[in-house]
Amino acid sequence: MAGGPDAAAMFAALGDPTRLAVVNRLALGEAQSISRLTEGTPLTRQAMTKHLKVLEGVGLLRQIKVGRESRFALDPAPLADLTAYLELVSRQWDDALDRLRNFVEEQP
Amino acid sequence: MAGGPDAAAMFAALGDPTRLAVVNRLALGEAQSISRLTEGTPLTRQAMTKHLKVLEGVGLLRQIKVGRESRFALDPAPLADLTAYLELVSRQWDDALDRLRNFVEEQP
DNA sequence: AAAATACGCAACCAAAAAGTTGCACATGAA
DNA sequence: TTCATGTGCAACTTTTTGGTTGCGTATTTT
Repeated sequence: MAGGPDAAAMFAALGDPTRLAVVNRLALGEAQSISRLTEGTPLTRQAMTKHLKVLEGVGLLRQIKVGRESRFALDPAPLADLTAYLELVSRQWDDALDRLRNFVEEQP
Repeated sequence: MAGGPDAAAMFAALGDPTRLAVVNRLALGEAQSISRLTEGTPLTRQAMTKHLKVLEGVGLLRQIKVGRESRFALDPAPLADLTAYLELVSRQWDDALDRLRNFVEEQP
């Protein structure tokens, strides 16, 4: 399918500035704890926890418990699915444009 | 910038099943009127109008008035921006994984 | 001209999302 | 053991969002 399990849900998960910032931070590679991810934001830890649950819920993050802390890391596979979907849509539209142009040029 | 003007807003715009379906329909190439886009959905015309405004607001759609009707068409450029952004994040993470693996292998 | 089609705008509603506070519990450090 | 750190869970408040209804206006069509 185009976009895997639920493309809309994944886009919605990325469609929040806080969550997109988290994805950017975790894209650097290191799994980070909730408290660490909360630092530097105006949010409470609980608010951040909710955002992380949303991202985990659509498969974009994975949770790993280490001692007393709970670390989250990015899962790049779903992102690849979204990329493929956007490429498909973009290509479909470009093709349609080409067909339209050819049709117009065929008019005498 | 990663994702152009406002990547989060664009993801949010795509993060609704109705709007994602509209994007899919318009990806086929033909600009369609509001009434036409409303057909086959359980929504009212006004609800569809709001969704179209959201998509237009982030630059994903363009509005063209033809006679008494108002047609919407897809603009593929922003989609290309999002694709590039997702590819960047995905690549960053893969690179981080590579670095981590190399580091681990260097341990005696 | 009259009727039907296609919209736009504004007010209003209800459900979901974002965020907070309060409290209990587990783990690490002193 | 005692104290500090890091979480999880639940109830509650506040915005935002998705959706509707009602009404007025511009085009077609007949």
